[in-house]
Amino acid sequence: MENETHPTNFIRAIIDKDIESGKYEKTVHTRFPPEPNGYLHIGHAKAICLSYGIAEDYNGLYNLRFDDTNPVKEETKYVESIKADIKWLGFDWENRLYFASDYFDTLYDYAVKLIKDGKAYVCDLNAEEIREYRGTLTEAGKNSPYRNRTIEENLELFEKMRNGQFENGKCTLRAKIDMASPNINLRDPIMYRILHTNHHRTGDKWCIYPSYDFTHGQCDSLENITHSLCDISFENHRPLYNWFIENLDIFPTTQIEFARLNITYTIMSKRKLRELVEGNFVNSWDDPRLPTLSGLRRRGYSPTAIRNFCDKIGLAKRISTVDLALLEYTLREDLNKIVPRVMAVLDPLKVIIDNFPEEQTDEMTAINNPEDESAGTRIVPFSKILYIEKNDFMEEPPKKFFRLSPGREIRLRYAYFVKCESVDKDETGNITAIHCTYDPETKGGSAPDGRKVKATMHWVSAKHAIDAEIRLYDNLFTVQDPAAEDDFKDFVNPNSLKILKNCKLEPSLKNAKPEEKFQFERLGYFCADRYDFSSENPVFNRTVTLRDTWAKIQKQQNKKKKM
RNA sequence: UGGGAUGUCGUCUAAUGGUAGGACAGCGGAUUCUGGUUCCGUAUGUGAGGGUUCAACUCCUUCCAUCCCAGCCA
Repeated sequence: MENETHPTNFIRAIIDKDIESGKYEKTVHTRFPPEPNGYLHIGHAKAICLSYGIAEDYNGLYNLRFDDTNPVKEETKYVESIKADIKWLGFDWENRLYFASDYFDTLYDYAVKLIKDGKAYVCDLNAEEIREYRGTLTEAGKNSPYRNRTIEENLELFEKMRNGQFENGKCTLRAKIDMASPNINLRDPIMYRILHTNHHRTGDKWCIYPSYDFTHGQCDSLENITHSLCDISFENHRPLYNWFIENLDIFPTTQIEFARLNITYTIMSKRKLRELVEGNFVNSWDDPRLPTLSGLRRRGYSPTAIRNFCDKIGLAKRISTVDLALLEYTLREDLNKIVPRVMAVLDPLKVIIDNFPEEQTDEMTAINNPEDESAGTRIVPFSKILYIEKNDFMEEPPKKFFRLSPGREIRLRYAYFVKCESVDKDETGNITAIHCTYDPETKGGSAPDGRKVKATMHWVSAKHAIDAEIRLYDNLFTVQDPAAEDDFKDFVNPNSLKILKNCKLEPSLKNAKPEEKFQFERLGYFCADRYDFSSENPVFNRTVTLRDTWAKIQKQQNKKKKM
């Protein structure tokens, strides 16, 4: 069942076999089960694209189900952000939105059934005692002294737990499995705990809540999920989920585990992301430096790029770390095709065209997207005083520097060939402006005499320019694997955000809208900030730079200098 | 040290007994009104040892390394 867009993988191979063997009567049915206690990140996107992509490809169905079994940590605002992020990614769960809390009554009945079957008991051990009785990795645990309570007693006590007759922590409901199991998850795991806490959906209806382990598998089962795809950390739990399925005699979901996504120079743990947000290392959950979906969205990533990336990284069980460069490649690959080009100067240097008439404005025709002819053209005004990028001029150019320098002629894109004649400096020797002459014969950017020029540079007409704030983002961390450090927060990149205030944009950008994406030619891809952009106060985020071979050459040259 | 899992170019992933392939990154070149894009070329890998076989990434075996599990978190 392979198709062109999604490469096959070991999970698809298992599903193919299950289909062939007729394991399930119905079609493939998957789910994505987030806990509403934080924002989704690109690692979740991998899981979503996998589960939902498979359902789509096999003409199956997929559910969205919130695993909301811990009211202490969960909030409705996270439910909303998660739904919005998944929709933005481009998936639609239609009417199949569920909550684990929808099943609290059923789960309670399941628990009662296990008690009645003598397979669960109320245990009065406190947290510390439970830990002691559990044993260690190498030693078996020992049975709780409450393990052999009668069914009637257990039923009565569980009822009392539910009725709020015990305070938090007084007792738990446990599955009676095997305290000597080498798999610690099978050593009489906790099914219910007492939490006198209001739940974001069920309010004060319950004061006991099922544990994740007593919830997840049964929810899958209740929703007739055929293939439940999850993180390898749940591999050790699978025998427990199967125990519940067998002893409850419910629909047998197949759980398959895969390795979660890691990317260099970032972190992918909700807990750590929360630390960054709450510790003000970043501004919010949707800070463009974060790998959260809302952060990437604000940064200017397209859903297509993220989905393509999820296809490209493949799928396996081994723990791995994908090179950030692959994400950026996938991003550029998409934006290159769809995004209009525009000229903007981030670090302006004034250029005076000495032989250009004072009051004259020429209208230059510029191509909007060389990759997409249907994007058409636009007019860009040219006049006597321009801005170019400061680093496009060097008074003493090193080898391989093709851009402007004294005496050298270059092309101003879509405009004229200009030649640098002189340089203005202030008392301290800083360059304040440069003087050029232009060749009127080269209007549009080509010379009738066929002479060539080594560089084409972007520019903006001073009197037509729009002022803008531009936010330059770089990796959030200075090390490839911040999670491996003692404290990842020590490695937050102090230069992960640089705010430029005095940027000059070509006037067509007047009409930009929040979230609109552009390529600033020769610089990178930029996105009008989703929240802070307005036409009075334009703010753009740099999504990613263009590949920059000149920067690479410079690096090599600097290295040589040092050696 | 019990149990579970995983080891293939620098990175991510294919090859399920029959030529170790792809992508990214790297390097070299061509084209280009973006040092962008595109195109072409190129180096690098099966954790280690032993065994079975005409043939082993694949099967057997002994090691080694890494990750997960001792929450009333998910």
